Amino acid sequence: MPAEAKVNAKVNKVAKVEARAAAPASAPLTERQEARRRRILHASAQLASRGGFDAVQMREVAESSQVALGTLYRYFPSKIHLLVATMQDQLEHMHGTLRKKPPQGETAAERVAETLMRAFRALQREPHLADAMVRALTFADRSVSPEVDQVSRQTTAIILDAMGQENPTPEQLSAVRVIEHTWHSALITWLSGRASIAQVKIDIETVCRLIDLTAPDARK
Amino acid sequence: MPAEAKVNAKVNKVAKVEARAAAPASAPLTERQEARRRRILHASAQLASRGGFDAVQMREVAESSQVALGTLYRYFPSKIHLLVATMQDQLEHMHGTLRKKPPQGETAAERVAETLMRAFRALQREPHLADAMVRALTFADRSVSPEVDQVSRQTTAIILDAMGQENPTPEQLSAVRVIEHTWHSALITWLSGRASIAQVKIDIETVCRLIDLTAPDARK
DNA sequence: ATCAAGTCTGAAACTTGTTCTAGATTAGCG
DNA sequence: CGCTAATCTAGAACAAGTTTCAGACTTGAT
Repeated sequence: MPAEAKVNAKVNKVAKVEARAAAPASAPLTERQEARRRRILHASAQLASRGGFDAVQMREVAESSQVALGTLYRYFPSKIHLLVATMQDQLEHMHGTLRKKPPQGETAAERVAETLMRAFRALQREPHLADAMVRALTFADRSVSPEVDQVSRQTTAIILDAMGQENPTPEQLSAVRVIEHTWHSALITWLSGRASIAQVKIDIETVCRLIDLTAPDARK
Repeated sequence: MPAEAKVNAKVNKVAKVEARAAAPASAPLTERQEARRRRILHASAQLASRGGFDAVQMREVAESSQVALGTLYRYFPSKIHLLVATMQDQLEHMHGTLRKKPPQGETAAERVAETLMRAFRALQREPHLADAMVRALTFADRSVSPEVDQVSRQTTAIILDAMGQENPTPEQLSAVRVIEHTWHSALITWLSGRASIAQVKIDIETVCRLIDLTAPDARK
């Protein structure tokens, strides 16, 4: 029964992934391994930049990064894992870049909106890459949860940074989660051509109002 | 070049789909065709209910609905199209059901949250089906835009119904869009096991506050 | 330096979405 | 009714993600 076979395969995959994710320091990669990993992520981002999700073909990634297909799958157990890892990589860059020039807005809401719009403009420069990463992120199933969660934490960190809020209240954390939801979904609608850039901007600004609404000193 | 071949294929597909979507009345299906379409959607929902996105295999759908594979593809040009159509179908049901018992909340925000939570509970009864539909929806690319847009309009209608707002302001429409974003994205996080039911509830309630914030008579 | 364990490679095989083809069936029309 | 175009069917073929395997190469420990 093929369906059953696939299910078993997935179970195995999950186990493997969790083993690695649970103890990232337990498998200290050698230099050459680190280099391989880098080459793979680079090839992935390159192919994605060219043609989006569909253009990232595992065989091509393997070839571009000078690695056997089996090895590619050892490093990243699925195409989705690979693209989510690519996103993690890009997000780190982004966070570093954003840190350098903190947003200037008066209110926390303004600063968050400004930061997200800056990130959005960065994504617009590589729309195909954005497509690949965001599609992978929202298509990911449970087997990729740890990695997707990591991306989510990183995004949260960026937003909290912009808020300049050291100890957010639970209410504020809810607002931040909602902002992230809006951010991802708005990106999707933009990428699939159902919303304009202007509309994304409005949506971001709209949702950011929630921040002021939940500010500890501005309780209604 | 295989990539190019695929691109061309997609272009063709888009053209075909638009032709049908642009003039739904231009192709009045015969009775048997209508029956076939129904059988296909039914099989799709059935398989999805059983095992989610992965369990909806085109060959199986074709077999279950007593239709040749080529015919299935004539009716629904891709698996994503099929699942989005399945979602349209389910949404209509849902809208009908929700209409029967209007929400009881005092404020518009409460009523919308109540309605969405009711829909959420319905989805919880068939989590695999929800998985298949929502994943398809967010994974859909430009070639499915018309259909996805239709789903979006239907969702908007449900929310506006709950608000009891005949003539929403542009500001309110923004709020509704943000609510939809949050709705979809929160569902995804729940389906992939990264958020609990309680968390989804909080997020929905949080985002619904935007409605009161943008109510025409409650401008701050 | 040597051995065992783990890793990498190249290639083939398998799965499932998608396309294609040749022939049978059906629908609509004169 | 009889024709023609459209539709449907069965089945092969193809594309890309994923798995598997045998053999070559590295690594780390003794």
